[in-house]
Amino acid sequence: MQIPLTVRPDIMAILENQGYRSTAPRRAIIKILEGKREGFTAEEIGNELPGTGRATIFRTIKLLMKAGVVCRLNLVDGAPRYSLSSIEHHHHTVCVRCGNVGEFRAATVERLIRALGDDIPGNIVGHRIELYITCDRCVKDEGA
Amino acid sequence: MQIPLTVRPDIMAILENQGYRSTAPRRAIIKILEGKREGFTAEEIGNELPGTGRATIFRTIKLLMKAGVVCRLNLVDGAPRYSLSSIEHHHHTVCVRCGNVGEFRAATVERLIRALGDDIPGNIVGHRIELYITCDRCVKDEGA
DNA sequence: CATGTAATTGATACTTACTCTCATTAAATG
DNA sequence: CATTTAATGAGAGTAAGTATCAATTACATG
Repeated sequence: MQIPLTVRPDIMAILENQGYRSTAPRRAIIKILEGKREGFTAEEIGNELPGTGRATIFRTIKLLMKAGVVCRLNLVDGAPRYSLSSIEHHHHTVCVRCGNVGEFRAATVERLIRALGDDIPGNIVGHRIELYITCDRCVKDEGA
Repeated sequence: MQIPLTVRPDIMAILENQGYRSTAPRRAIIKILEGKREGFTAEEIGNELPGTGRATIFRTIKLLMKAGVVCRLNLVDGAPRYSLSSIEHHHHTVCVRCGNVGEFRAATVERLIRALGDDIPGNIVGHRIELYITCDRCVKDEGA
């Protein structure tokens, strides 16, 4: 059920196929994201690319979300965190201690959501599931 | 499965039992929340209470969240919305058009989450599920 | 490969959703 | 009703983003 985070091959190519240009800032941002297997914040990216404007960071993240290769998730307090997604539809685990993000997918979840539709007044158009965990590493490190 | 939104009796009493004082701003905020069965924003509350400081609105909402009577949820874009919760553990439906919030609870969801624990590397400490819908009213109004 | 043009960028100002500080005010308690 | 401690409001500050706009750059085209 837990998915090994294999990064998809050429993210810039995905954007180009959608008519977007291959620019230096975009390539730089994508390169950094590919190294971050456990989620990231916009600020983090900005810090690693001091020459790049804040707006461009946000614009690019937004673009990548539209392209389906990055998704946004919320920490318990609502703080945003982004994550490169290797697969189409999935959900996230977020460590409440270190913030690391993992992906998982479970067919049962999707079936359940669909079944829920019968009891909900309206049409289900999407869903979001976040599993808050203390990850193995944090458990080991601090003993919780 | 869908829960009629019966508001719990005396919210101020819950806070007092936890050692917090019954103040005019708190009573005013709670009174307004009790009228809002479909979610609200901090700004909305502020607008209805021009005499009350912004900080107090946020502090009170936070307090009510700690007390378990209000919960925060996120719209698709991450924008925050709050909702008075009538029952202990539940999840939310949010209309992507009008933002109205509903509650639901499903034992199957909880069982599923627990089962997922076996496949996740770490300890599950919480979860959040948001069902994005177009609510009946919006479907009728705009035909979607 | 020069070039026109449309997309993209960076700077900057603005917005939203908060949090922090701190002096003033008001609850509760004896 | 005096004390004391919590709570408030004002205001400044922060984090996460969006809007504007002139300058730059990508890229199709000749």
